Amino acid sequence: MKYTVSEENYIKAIYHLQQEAERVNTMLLASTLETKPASITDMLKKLKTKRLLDYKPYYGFKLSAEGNKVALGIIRRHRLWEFFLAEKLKFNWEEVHEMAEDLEHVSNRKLIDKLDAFLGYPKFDPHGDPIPDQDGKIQKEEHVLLSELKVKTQGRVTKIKSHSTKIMDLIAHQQINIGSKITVKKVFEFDESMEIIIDGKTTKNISQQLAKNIFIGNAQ
Amino acid sequence: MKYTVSEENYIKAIYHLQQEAERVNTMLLASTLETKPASITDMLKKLKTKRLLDYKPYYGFKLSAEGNKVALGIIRRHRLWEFFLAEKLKFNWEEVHEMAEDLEHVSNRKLIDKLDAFLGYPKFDPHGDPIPDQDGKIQKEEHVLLSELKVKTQGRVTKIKSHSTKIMDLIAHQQINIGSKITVKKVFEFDESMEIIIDGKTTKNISQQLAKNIFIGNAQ
DNA sequence: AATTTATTTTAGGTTTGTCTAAATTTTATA
DNA sequence: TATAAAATTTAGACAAACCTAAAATAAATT
Repeated sequence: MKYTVSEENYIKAIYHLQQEAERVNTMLLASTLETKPASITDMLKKLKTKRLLDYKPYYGFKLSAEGNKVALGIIRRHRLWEFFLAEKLKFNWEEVHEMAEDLEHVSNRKLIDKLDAFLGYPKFDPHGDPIPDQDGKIQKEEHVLLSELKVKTQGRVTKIKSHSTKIMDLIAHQQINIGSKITVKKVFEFDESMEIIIDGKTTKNISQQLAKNIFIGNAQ
Repeated sequence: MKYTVSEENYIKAIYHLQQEAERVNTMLLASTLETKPASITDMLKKLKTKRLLDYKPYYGFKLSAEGNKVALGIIRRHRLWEFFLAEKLKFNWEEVHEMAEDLEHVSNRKLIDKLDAFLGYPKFDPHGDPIPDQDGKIQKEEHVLLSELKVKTQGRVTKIKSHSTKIMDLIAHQQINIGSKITVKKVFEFDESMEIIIDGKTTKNISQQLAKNIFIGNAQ
């Protein structure tokens, strides 16, 4: 089945919102898609008739099993293109998302599978998010300590070990947040301190003690 | 300026038809785009207001300088993606056109220029058609004799040396036409006859005398 | 529980790109 | 050159995806 760009954008947005909040409503979806609630209702009806959505007027909605499968297909395409743009065309990982927003709608199955092979079947995109495989399966993210990351690897901050004020004070000052993208630029042998790039912008030096308290999701 | 997929398809079709016939009319465009003449008229008016087309009702139309520039941009994207698909993803050159029809509408300038660099600034696509550069300049096609092509190279028949009935009789029988894509599969040392693939479908054996009368455009 | 507020849906309108059918203009032919 | 045929345009309609404004429903508050 082929879907329009608009349908795909709705399906993708619903999928992502469902990952965060179990209840996704019309208002939230409207603000996410920068559209009006009435337009959402129109599309919900359309997606329902296409059996991508379980939807009862006024009651609520969520993706059907089929809708979920379609969403994972779109996300697969998006993240593979992001990987291609960063890895092969040498774009910074902050730039790739917007371009992938267009490329993800090119949905030739054979093209995407060959692209996947060409890229070496990557499991995570440049933001550290997992890439679904041909069957929509997603590899669970492993969490490793920042102190164990090698030079030039990158990942996303997923957790801070302790929430003591002393640590929170330091990581706030260093501008490290949950979700921050960290690239390890250099590790100094002397004290195992490391130079890191935060969100592709700021370069910071942090101690090994601190690095041992920051969990990082796995990204290539 | 950004154009819709539909606008781009019209511009591209008009450009290609203008290469063949100086006079492009509504009927021809309608049959090319598999649409109705009335739809063509609608779009002609739209393209005229956008200054991409010189158009006088009932009189005729042709691309403006700006329209030409836009067309070359679309063709550049199309052929770069075709090259990528064939060269990097290992698709056969007969398969790439259809996929590139979608990819060509992703028109981020920086993306296309980086793709160009990644591919090594190719001058011809897998069909032997020239790829316009950033400024819309197209490299002139060189014409070589089929007899000089090496095994595994391919190109498009651009010209037949003599138009004598004897030759025309033979090439018609062999299903070789202007525009046919020829791939050299094997050259036999004994008589320098060659086995060729025509349009990716038919395999034929032709004599050196014949090969010396067929001009081929340059393709990588 | 009644009322106010917020959310959601409906009703009806707009634009883009298509269509059919009819009218107009150009071209070909008798 | 008058008429027939072909090409082109206009008029009006339709689906997709959006909109505004009003109505319906659900949730929150007094």
